[in-house]
Amino acid sequence: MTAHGADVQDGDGQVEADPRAESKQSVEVPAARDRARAIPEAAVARLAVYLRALSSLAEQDVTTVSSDELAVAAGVNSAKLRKDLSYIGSYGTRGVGYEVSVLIGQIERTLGLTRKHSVAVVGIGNLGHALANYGGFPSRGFPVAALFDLDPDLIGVPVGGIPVSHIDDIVEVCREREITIGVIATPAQGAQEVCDRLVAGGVACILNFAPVVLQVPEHVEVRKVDLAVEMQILSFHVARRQQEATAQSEVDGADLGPPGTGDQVPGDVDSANRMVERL
Amino acid sequence: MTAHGADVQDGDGQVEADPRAESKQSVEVPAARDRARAIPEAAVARLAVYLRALSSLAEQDVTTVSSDELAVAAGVNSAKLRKDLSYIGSYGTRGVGYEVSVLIGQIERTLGLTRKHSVAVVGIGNLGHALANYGGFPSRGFPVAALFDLDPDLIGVPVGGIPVSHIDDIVEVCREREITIGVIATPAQGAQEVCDRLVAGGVACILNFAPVVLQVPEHVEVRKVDLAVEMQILSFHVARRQQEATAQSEVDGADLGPPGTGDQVPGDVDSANRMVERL
DNA sequence: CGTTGTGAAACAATTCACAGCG
DNA sequence: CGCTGTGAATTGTTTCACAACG
Repeated sequence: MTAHGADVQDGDGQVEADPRAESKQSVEVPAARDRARAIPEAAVARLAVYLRALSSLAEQDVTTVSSDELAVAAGVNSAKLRKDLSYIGSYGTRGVGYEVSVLIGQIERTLGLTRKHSVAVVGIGNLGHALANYGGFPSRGFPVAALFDLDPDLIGVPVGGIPVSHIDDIVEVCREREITIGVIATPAQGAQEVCDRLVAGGVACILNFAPVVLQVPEHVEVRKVDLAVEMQILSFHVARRQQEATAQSEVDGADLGPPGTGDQVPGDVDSANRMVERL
Repeated sequence: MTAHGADVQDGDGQVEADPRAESKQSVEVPAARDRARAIPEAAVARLAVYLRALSSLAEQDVTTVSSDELAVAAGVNSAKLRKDLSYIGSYGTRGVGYEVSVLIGQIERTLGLTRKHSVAVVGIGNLGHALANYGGFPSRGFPVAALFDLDPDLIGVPVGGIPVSHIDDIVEVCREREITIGVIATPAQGAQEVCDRLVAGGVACILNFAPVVLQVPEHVEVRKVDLAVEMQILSFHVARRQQEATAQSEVDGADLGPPGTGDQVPGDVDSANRMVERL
């Protein structure tokens, strides 16, 4: 009914519950499937954060951490951290803590980081340039293996060591180079078209910087990074605080009507939302 | 105890519940406060998405939408959309739908977009450049009013029309130009220091692209955009799918041990996490 | 009539609190 | 003893389903 299967993709939170997993039809393959399935979306996101904290500890030659220490480093509370870790197994020692290297290994395994994921970046504007430029995305693990744009002046020009291909060749190039993850850094208009081609090229995961809701078949995973949305959420919090502050003095009683919060600019949200056009 | 007040900031989801609002002490200021407070974080994020969809409709001279139509455009289901809209008031007409312009106005008001929010970008590397370069962030509403870096060669050079200042001047420049939102696009190492200065300069909201958990006083709102985390979440989903696929054929029974999912690269996650260093 | 607005139910995530164990 | 791992309680979010209403 709604967008046919645009799974997790969620304006901001992206910790959306995910419709698959219901399998109303039958109760098949319960065990093996659950290994990974059972991990809540929200926990997966945090595992990546823990991994970073752990890597940092490893660099400082720390060999053991307690849930409390790691929790502080990752900016969460220790109960949540322990619960999250419990989803991937029992690798701690009671009374002691976790061995850093073990935890790193287990999280990497869980996140599928033991496998290489070739990345394609589409849209070599400012952002695409930025993404392509630090030699090899997250260095190891996510090598940038293809770049695409439609600007004739860019085709063939190497950016970050990789020559830019034309977006008309997305399908074949993605197949050839076995691209797993597509990053869309194009203006909004082109994004859906690009997305379709990536999907046709066998790409199963898309990271979308364009301010549009992409329609994808359900086997494709989309995550969205949306600058405009982020800014607007921050704006909301500024507004709320001011409101609280003024509410504080009035004590109570206010209702609707000019909810005055220092209006100033009429606000051209259209153009705000056109951003990333040439990020 | 844990990071002193690093509010919403959450690895990925960022739809974290937020500790304030408890006010165990007394049941003060219930009405006025609730107007904004009552809106769930998750809904706020979506309001921004609806706003974009609505702006797009307005551009096409559509004057009225039903919750179903808007829901499709925004990539959510209509029940959620109606519930979200209900948090900001009752602006629909039963049997008809919503007037686009009214809804735009109300969402803008709720998100505090009727006020100008001056933005400072710190770290004029590839990403900072990209951010500064499309003349005036989300065009209206979020003007970029200051840029900072520590590279002597960059100081004074105008980027996107604004000369770069030195990060040592963050505090005074932010005060002068009344910066509301700080965007951190520096390498990880410098990020906390930069953050502290922004806060000292009166900045209440921070959008953080650096892969670190920032420590901030509780009145400061932090949101994080973390490329490495996004990639790793996608990686997880790839892995899960493959697992499911293989589990499908084995029917059942597998357990731990080499959870083979096509291992290939040992994976240098450290460097992966150092990314954005010079995004 | 068709669509909104919303209680109530279902589901998901977080936090609590403590048993269990090295 | 201290810290992990986890059921149970709590809190938050989504979905359902329908009464209200223009």
